[in-house]
Amino acid sequence: MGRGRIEIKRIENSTNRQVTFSKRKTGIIKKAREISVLCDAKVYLLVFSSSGKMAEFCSDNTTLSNMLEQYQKTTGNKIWDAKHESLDAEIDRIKRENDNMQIELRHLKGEDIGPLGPYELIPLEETLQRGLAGVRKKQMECWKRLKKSGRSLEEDNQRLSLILQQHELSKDVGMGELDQEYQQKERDYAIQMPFSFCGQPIQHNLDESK
Amino acid sequence: MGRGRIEIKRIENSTNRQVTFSKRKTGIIKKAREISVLCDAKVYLLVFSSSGKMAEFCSDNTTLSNMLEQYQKTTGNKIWDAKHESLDAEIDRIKRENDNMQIELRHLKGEDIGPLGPYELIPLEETLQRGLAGVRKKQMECWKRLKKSGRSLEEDNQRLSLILQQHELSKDVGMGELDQEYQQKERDYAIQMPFSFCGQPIQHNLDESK
DNA sequence: AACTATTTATAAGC
DNA sequence: TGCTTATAAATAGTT
Repeated sequence: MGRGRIEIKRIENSTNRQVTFSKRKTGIIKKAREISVLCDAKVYLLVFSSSGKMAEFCSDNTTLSNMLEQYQKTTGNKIWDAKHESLDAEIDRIKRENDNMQIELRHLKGEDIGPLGPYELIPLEETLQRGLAGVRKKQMECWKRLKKSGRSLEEDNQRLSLILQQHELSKDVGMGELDQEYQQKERDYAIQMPFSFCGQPIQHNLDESK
Repeated sequence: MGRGRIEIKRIENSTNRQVTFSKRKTGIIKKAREISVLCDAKVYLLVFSSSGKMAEFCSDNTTLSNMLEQYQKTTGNKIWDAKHESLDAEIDRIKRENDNMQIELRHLKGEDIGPLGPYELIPLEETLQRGLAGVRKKQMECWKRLKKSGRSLEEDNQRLSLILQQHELSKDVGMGELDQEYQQKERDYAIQMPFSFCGQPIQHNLDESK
């Protein structure tokens, strides 16, 4: 209906498509209203243009939820429950992911390692060594940066207390709880730990700066 | 459009209303298909006659759930019931939990620590130290248990290759990449690392057992 | 359900 | 987007 007949296929000209959408959207909504009034029907119409613009019509005598409820009763389809199931499935998936991370995290913190065997402990130790090496490298960078930049007395004090705190912590993680035999071995054998910060290097820095 | 113009108000004659519904239903569904094809739009149309007969149209390129999801995103309206919302909320919560763990995990592995400051690095280092101490304590227990229990030659071989592997790993995480200045300090100052395994203790065990 | 006179929707143009 | 107009399409009333 118009100056010429058109084929019902996608309008390639974007402007034209947009104009036609606008006109026909008005038209179909009018039709929706008419059938709902004339025939006392419940109508729900939802339209999204290709550019994402939304248009909606809903009969006066109903609501979307209402329509959907009637839809489910009529068809037996469960849009609702299907959605619920997929959400439940997603929750399960994320929770599993969560649990695995939780376990890995606890293992890295040395917790719950009771049931682990040697073959599991080795990669764990390696990971921890790498992590520690990375963190200490970063710490060193931090301190170097601090050293470079001019510092006020206040900043010095802050660093000092920070270092003290670290020193305390190091003590806390000391050998107290470890097996005597291995403390002995530690003394007996060369120690190949990648790094140890533990206060002194900082004192060294402070000495230099004073 | 027809033999005479009609007012848009409920058709009182039931038969007539039914007939008009049937005709217009066909018409509006045709319109819906046309706009969806011509304008590449997503359309969903749901109609119930006063007698309860259902008619539905949905664009080829979408589904009802799909449309409803887009509807919610667009309007912010919640068609879904309370249960649905709570599921959504739980997913959000778990995802956040997940993200936080992810971050912690990466930090412990020495990844993404670029933006961390000294005050964040210290507890991180402490955690890693504790973890490492725990893992090594456990390793020691494993070896002791092995030593106690009777072992076949095969088991010895397995342990041997395991130890070799560990030895290799320890080398890999060596000081190579760390700053020279701190390697120096490591030599200068007493090293307080809680523990170091690195192969030798096991050689000790093996010596005993032969 | 088919027919058709008529109304309506809308394509094209501005 | 809004208005105009020629024309295609939809459909009310009829059979």
